[in-house]
Amino acid sequence: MRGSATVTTSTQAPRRTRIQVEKRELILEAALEVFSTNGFRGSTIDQIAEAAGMSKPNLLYYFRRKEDIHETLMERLLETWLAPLRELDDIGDPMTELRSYIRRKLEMARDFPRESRLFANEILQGAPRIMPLLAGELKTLVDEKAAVIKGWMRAGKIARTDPWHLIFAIWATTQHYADFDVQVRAVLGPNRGGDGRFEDAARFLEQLFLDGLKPNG
Amino acid sequence: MRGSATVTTSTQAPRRTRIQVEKRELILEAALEVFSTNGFRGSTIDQIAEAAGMSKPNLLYYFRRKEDIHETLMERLLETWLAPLRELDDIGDPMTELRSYIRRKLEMARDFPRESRLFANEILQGAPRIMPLLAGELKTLVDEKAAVIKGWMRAGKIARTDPWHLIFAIWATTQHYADFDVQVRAVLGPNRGGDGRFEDAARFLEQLFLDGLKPNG
DNA sequence: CTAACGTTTGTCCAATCGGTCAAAATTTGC
DNA sequence: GCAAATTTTGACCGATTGGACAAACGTTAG
Repeated sequence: MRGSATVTTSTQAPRRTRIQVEKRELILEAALEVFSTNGFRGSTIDQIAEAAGMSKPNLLYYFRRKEDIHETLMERLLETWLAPLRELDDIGDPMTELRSYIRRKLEMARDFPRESRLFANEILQGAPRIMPLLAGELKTLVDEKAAVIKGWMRAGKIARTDPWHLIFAIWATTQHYADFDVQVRAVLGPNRGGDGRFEDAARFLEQLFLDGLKPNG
Repeated sequence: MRGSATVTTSTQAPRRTRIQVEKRELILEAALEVFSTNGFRGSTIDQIAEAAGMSKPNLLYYFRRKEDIHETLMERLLETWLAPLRELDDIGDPMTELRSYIRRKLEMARDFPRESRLFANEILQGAPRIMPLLAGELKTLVDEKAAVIKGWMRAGKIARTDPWHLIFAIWATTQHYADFDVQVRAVLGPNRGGDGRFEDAARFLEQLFLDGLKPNG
């Protein structure tokens, strides 16, 4: 599982020239921008091609179908997206572990909002392309971490609650600052909606989760 | 403000026949279904027409442009969507008020998931059609309720935090169960992902928010 | 230099899109 | 029952879409 990180799902990784590697990267970057703001069906190959600075037929030389771009994007995304949860570890203080998980997820919402929105778009539409991954790899990972959290509860290190819904709550509150960024900024206004909003959010979330999880609060 | 509920934004409400009222309702219901799962650009008039059981030209007799359907839908949506927050009142126990707000929002996620997803879709794409409403009416409402919550904090009724981010957290956690429903069910699996998942979520959220907000926890 | 290979482009296509229009069918007011 | 108004339909249109394709262009190894 750990050694086969960069392997595509079904086929062997084809040999690629220098130009292919560079151009494919360029396309994926452009596609991330376009897909994350318009959704899959709302995005056109022309838009992506223009954002990547090349013609449509040229783009189609590197990715034969529009769906291939999206698929490649989603594969990469999931890997980095779940990394923080993977790092949630049994060693170390539970409270500290949870706090740093929340912080890391919030940092990802701040630094990779497009990735978050791309993912949100996919889920919103019923996850037609990644459903197997959700019910498979993702569920396995979450169940595993839920067991870790349950251990902490049994040991009296944190309050007893539902670990699955706790993970959902962390996902929801942190990703909210990427997915609903427009709304957040509009509601906070020009003053409080500036760059400091993520620090405010971090402070708030820490208080919400940790005080709420204190054993025998 | 209160008496002019069914008035469209700019024009006078046109006189409508019985058939027009019925068919428009039918179309809006079908459009909610289609838009909420495919997004605006991802949905076609044909899809909506078929879901409404009529031909495309017939649908266009009732709504002249695709955008008109979406606009009408969004206007209605916002009204009902913000109702729970409007009801958040200064009279009554703060903890009880917040708890019932959370419960009500979660019930809306359960009973009106399509409305939630339609809204999420719009925000995700940068809220091109409702931006003025966010920065205007919505911001005003949230600021108003944030002031109420701040009063509770000053009175020592709840812990001191950022009221705006508190409201965001409530939105995020509750709407998560509508917008990310596929993921929630996939992760919870067949057993825990059944109908009981909303009761589990309600229990968890109550514990998370109320314990986290207890004065001098 | 040149042949083989990799890259780029212009042109084209069928399908689908949002929307129009006139004519046919139906409902309504009297 | 009948004329006027409303509703429904089929045929059609221009624009856009994802994608194919062959020819032109560039690069590189021998």
